[in-house]
Amino acid sequence: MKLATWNVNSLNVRLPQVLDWLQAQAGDDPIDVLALQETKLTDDKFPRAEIEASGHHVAFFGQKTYNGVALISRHPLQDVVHNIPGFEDDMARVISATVRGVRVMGAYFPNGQAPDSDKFVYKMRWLEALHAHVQSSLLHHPRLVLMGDFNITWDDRDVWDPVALAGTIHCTDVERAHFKNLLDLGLVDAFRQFDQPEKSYSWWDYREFAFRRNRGLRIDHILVSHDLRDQITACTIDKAPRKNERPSDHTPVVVNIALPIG
DNA sequence: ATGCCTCAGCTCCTGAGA
Repeated sequence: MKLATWNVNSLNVRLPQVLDWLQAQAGDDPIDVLALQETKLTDDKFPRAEIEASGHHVAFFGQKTYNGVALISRHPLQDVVHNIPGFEDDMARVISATVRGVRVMGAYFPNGQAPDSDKFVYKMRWLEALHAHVQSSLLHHPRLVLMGDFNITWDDRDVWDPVALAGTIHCTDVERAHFKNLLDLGLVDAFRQFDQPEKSYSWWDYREFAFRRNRGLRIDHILVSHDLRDQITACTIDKAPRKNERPSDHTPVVVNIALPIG
């Protein structure tokens, strides 16, 4: 089973790149489920027909201008849930579904803007609610994958300049403590289960030639539950789409899990 | 200096992203 996450920063702009990328991954090891973030589309404007025409199932949950999430799958998406049950939220940030017995959660974590901002307070509340939701989901779904744009770096290896950016948004101790709380539920960061190139990032600012200079952050993650961790066979960041014309500022992260999917 | 890109929308500027 091959899963991927990609913050597309507007599906309206990036739909051709998403379809091209899925097509390029096809062959003998295609993507089974792709989680998208920042679709920035209300549900009535979601390109369902184009995605279904590519041979995929799709579930989506969006809003105007900001946020918006979707799951694109080669297999049926069962028991779709929007956002975090019981957590009042007017932003479309989470979409979950069961695919071939695996609970797949795609999430767009709040950015937080700055550690002293109201948006950071919301980010902390949201992270607490997510933790409780993942904890209860694991009771029913021991095979679970949580992936998306976390807007948190795990440690200094995920930061192009950890000295200059120490304590700034995405790099604060309190954000990383929330990340650790998720791992303490028995999840593992699939990317760090393997040796990886130094300075591996998933996001680069559009400005100042950040991608060309590899000044980035690793903020897009795939967490895999204990019951599946021994079956993870690979986890990679695919930098190719960041080189496209009009790229998203994020690039896909991909995990392979050795599961018979029929 | 709070910008440098990019995107959406109450579109010729602003807010937000990270």
